[in-house]
Amino acid sequence: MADQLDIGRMSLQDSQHAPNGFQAERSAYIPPHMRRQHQAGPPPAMNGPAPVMNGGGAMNGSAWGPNGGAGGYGGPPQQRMNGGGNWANANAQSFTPRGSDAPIRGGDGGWNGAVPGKFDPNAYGKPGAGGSGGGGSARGSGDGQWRDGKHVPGPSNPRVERELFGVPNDPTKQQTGINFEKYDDIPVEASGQGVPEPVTTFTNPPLDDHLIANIELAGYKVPTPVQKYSIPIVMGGRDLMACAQTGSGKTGGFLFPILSQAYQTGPSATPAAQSGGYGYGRQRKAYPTSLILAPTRELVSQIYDEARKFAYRSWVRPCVVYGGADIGSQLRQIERGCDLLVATPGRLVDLIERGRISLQNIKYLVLDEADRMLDMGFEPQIRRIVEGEDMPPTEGRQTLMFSATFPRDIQMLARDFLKDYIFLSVGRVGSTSENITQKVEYVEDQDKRSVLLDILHTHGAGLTLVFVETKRMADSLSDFLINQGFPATSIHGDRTQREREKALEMFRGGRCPILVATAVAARGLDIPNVKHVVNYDLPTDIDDYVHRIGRTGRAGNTGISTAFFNRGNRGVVRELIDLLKEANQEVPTFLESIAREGSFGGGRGGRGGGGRGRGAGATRDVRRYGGGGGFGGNAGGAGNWGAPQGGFGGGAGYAPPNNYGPPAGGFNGGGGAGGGYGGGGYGNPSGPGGNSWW
DNA sequence: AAAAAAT
Repeated sequence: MADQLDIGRMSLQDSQHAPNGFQAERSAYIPPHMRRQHQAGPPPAMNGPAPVMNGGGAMNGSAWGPNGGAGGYGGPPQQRMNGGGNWANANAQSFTPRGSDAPIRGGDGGWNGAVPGKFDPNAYGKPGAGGSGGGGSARGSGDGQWRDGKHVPGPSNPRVERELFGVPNDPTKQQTGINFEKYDDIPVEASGQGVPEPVTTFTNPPLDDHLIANIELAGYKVPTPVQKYSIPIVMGGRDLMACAQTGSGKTGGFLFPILSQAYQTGPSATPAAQSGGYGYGRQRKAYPTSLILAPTRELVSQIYDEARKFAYRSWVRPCVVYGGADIGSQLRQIERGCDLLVATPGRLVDLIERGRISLQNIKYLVLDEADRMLDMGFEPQIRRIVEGEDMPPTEGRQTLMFSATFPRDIQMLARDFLKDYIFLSVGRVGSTSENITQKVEYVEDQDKRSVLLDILHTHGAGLTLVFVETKRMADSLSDFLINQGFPATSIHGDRTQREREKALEMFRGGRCPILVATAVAARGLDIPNVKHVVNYDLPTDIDDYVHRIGRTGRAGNTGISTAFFNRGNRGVVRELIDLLKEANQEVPTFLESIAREGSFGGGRGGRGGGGRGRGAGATRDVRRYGGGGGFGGNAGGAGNWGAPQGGFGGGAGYAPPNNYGPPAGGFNGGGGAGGGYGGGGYGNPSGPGGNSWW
């Protein structure tokens, strides 16, 4: 089946590219400033077919003009489906690359029905969901409407419901085994001006009833600690900087308040309508009101799945775009209506360049795993998206940033993207908590395989995630395990998107309870019930270690982590020891001795000495601590974890204090220079090795 | 040094 899909997709692309590519390209690469001025005026080719629109040829006429001509798209939907041959097929097959989208893909009839509505500014992509028959089901989760200033949820659909929420007690769909008592132990600290009281339940007010209904369907009973805070913060119109990991429920933390507001206030008029030119079929551009950016395809995929649940039967239509998948199908998905967009930065920039997405209607911007995105070099794309296109300025939108760590570069982003924000620090699920039992074993490289086999034999039950450093190693190790009779699979960046998704699915579902992974899976993936994380190869960046072990012991569950350590890893020995101590874990004696023997000894502290703001409780509101001696003392005193806000040291150097807003009187506040920083803790303690990082 | 991400 997979192969067939691929073939179908290929032929679609080929057939499109010849006739269509040229036009599309030309309209696509108008410079942004030009586009903004006349976005209501699409290229001529798009206008032509407009009249056909109502005749049912809508979509084709408008968006795919050239193709329509070639393929005979003028006819009514039904005919088109038939006559359209490969079109219909291709649509059905490759609509989105993800298995869980079956209903959308399957609903070709609905696609036709849904399209014309897309171009009606009032309906805002909600073409009488119920009314247009197939349209309703095809739309998957978002088939309600906004009518006469009221939210009219669509009818319930058992099939979609089952797909989104699973059958009751299905362990692969339901969040099972969450230990809510431990969950509540996760400490949350909120700071900033006017922090609202946290909520304690999913109730109205402040949440919308329809959202609450979906939350119930999803089986969530009580808000997680992040959600308790984020819901009133976001609903109160405030910006948010939250240090939290995925397992803490932060996806709900931003989806709940955003969707709740959307259900209560409805869509905003599209700019196209305002500028008067919202003609039929001329508008191929989508104007999402919420944008969620995340670093990896798997992560956006995961967020999108959540969004579909909570947008079920609502007027809000979630969409997902990411690289490595057929862009044509994503374009069509967007054209059917796009209110909440989940995207990886690269693909989003691409779509913006093609003039298919405008950000000028954005009310909510969410940056998820912001530290990860910067690590992966996305800063230019992110800045372009947020500052270089048509996104409303900070005052005109609400911005929420989530990050597991809070190093300097993230602070810079926060400074530039957020306004008078509330800072939320959620106790890490990983390093400090004792949910995870961390073990470190001395294992030479050549012994790793057999030690791993031992582990797998003894800790048979439960999902085991094995991290390696290279893609090649991921392949060879999973081959080895399979040859040894273990149900293993692998995930890394050289595998196709399909293989990656399949591997994850097999792992999640327990059919392949051993997953060998590279860094691609290190952060953000929320896989419930991972029992054991094995660091077959230790990462050179201790942050990665923290993230990796954070794949287990999630949401209050307990987990085990085993790391294979040998002299090749002595670069992280110091930090590893500190981390273990911080988390009240046993520190093997060989670690201590290796730490002593190294010529850098503790000096390795480049990072250890306070390198970055990661680590255990290393997430503090810099606006508060950034000034003054408090911080400095901290940096010095706490030693390794000291300068959580790390790089801050440069302090004086960088912060235009005024941008920081009132709360702390600025980033540098009084203190940066005041020695808290520059002198004491930071800049230099890094000493010899400190170099590299910034 | 490796990985990820737009093509």
